[in-house]
Amino acid sequence: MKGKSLLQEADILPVEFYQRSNVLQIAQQLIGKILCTRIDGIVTAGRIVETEAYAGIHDRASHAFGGRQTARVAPMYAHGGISYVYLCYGIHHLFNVVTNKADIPHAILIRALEPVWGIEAMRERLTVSNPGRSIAANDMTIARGPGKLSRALGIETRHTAMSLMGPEIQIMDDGFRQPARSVMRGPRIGVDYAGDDAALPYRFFVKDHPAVSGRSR
DNA sequence: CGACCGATCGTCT
DNA sequence: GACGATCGGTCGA
Repeated sequence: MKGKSLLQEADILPVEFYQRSNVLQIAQQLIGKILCTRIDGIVTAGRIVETEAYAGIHDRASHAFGGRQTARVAPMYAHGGISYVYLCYGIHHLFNVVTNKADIPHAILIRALEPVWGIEAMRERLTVSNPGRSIAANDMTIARGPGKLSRALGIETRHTAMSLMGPEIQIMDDGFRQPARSVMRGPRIGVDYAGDDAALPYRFFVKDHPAVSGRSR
């Protein structure tokens, strides 16, 4: 029960962590933290190795660009410290962390995790969604990519606008510190539609990590 | 390896 | 009626 005790001893990030104004700083600081879910009674967790910041109403890549207010994006306008989950391509659920104060719609997409706890359950969920495909017990790619991450942790759209300190979703600090020189920065993935903002270096990732999606250098 | 393609559906125009 | 903050498969070099 080594892993479990590690999770129990980790500290849940306080709401103040999320309510700060610098979304890029928070995206960088989320690298190395642990995202944990307890969904359908199953505990799964992974260390965050890749994030992307979405910087509010002036960011063309953000769902809140131009101050857009719809039912789907409403959680982005709430106070920091909750989730924003939406369905992408009709297939994938993408999990975001909402930051800043109310009415400032900053968010951070969690793009990849290194599996830490509940790996059997993650493998089972991926197998159910992708029958006939075998997954090795030590596969480091079961939460590589924002769609796979949500699948592995059981996150769906019903988990949008949910507290990140709550019983079902938590982000924790277990004391691990990712060395600063191993945290890389570059343009976000899949936002070509965003014009000039597509080139902004708002993506953070652990250099050469096998659980990082896309380019890892 | 890289390029391309189909799946699949809620959301917004 | 069009379009994705994706993924896994295929095809060709």
